[in-house]
Amino acid sequence: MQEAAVRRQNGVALWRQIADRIRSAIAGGDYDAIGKVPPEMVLAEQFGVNRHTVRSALAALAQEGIVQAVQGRGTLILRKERLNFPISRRTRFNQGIGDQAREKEGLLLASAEEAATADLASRLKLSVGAPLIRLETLRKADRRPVSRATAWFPADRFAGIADAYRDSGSITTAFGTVGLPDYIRVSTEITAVHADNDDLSALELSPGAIVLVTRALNADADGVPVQYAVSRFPADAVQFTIEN
Amino acid sequence: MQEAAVRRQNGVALWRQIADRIRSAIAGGDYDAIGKVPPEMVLAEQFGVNRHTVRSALAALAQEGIVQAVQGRGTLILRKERLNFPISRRTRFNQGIGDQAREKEGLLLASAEEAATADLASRLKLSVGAPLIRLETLRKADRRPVSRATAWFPADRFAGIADAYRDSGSITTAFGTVGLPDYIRVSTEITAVHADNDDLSALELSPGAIVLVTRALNADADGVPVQYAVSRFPADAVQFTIEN
DNA sequence: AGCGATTTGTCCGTATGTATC
DNA sequence: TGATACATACGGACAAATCGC
Repeated sequence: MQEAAVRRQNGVALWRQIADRIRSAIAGGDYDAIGKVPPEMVLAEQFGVNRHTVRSALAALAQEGIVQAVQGRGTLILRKERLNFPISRRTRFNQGIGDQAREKEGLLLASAEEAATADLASRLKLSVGAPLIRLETLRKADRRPVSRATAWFPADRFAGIADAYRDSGSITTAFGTVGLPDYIRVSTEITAVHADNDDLSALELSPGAIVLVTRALNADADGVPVQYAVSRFPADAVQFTIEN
Repeated sequence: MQEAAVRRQNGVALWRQIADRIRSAIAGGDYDAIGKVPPEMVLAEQFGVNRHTVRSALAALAQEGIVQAVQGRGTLILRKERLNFPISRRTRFNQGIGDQAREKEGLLLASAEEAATADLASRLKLSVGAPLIRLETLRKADRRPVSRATAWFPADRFAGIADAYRDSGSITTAFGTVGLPDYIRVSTEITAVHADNDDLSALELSPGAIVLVTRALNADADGVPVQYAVSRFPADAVQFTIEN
């Protein structure tokens, strides 16, 4: 079967286009039956390129730890994950992952107090300049980074949430310790962009990778906004589902 | 202000990385105040590259019709859109766009009858091999392609839906003419991948572009599946919002 | 154990694209 | 505008490892 051809001389190296496609195919389960990638010659034929070009693509994937080439046997698939995040009124990060990962971590990278910009103020229904607490977090599942997020909270209502998050690694738990037993996801915006430099290092991606960006607003039971968060997920590793 | 540096020699040409970043900045409204891109020398400084490299990036964006360089004035922004698609139980494509575009089009690219694969059968709650109608559609807003979709319908229940769609350009209307007055969005999966060759031509994208992929299931009022659709949207031009 | 087929690893050389100065 | 350095992509040839018969 002839694969849809890659495009030449458009600023994206052939080996990178091919690496991206193979990575997607692995995540999509296309090679599950054999547990390895087709032989280099076959891939070269499918993509209409030289075998060396396929080798460059596979070398990049091996660098990412996704595959491992073994002389004489083939190129074995080591890692193949795509976490599913349900989005609903009850969206909770850690619960959402559920049993899809054994080990869940929430790291606090940084925290600060700052004044609400016009955009933040309107989303959180505060006045411009109102004090906010900003948390920079990195979440991991089974040691792999699955999202990095910037979250803002009204500072007067949730003093101490930074420490609470650092200790628990969970927004839900942190909310609980500062006096909010429950909250609800009001709205979620989803876009996708190329990974920027910070994404590349924080999420351990390679250049050209895609990140899914969500902008989420959480509120308490009375509908008063309690958190606005911008989260960035490696697109290869996650998908979102909305159940209506 | 020093921009986060672009990465060299990682399979994506500098000019393309910069083009992607500028395109995102335009879509994000960063240059709305002046209506044009900063001068080439300024951009070169920000990204830490030679001015020629910035020129290659801007030339690519001009080719896409996003900017236009005018000698003596600068590089003007021609087009800057990001359509918002609400996702809910009542998700309707044309209504969802609402007044975000004046002109809405739904084109039938192809239709066929085929047998349900295991995946399709399980999603539509049919038996494997059940007859399905497949529609390939392209939707445009203000002449710009905003999604291409493949949709499957149970063939026995919705015979004639291909013609109905071709005539109306609307799934909702087509359902109405074949006897289904109302339907409900049951679930939506969202992922993001690099555009493949078909995306590039159908959605008029340039290589390296990102497409948002949705897999949606619609059902009738009794919860019986009536449609399963895989849609692909140019990530630069759309975002999704989920209101809970 | 031997053999051939399959598959990855390494080397050569050449042409073109990318980026700087 | 050229000159230069490096990355990308191709083509071919052969070595080395694995597997099934």
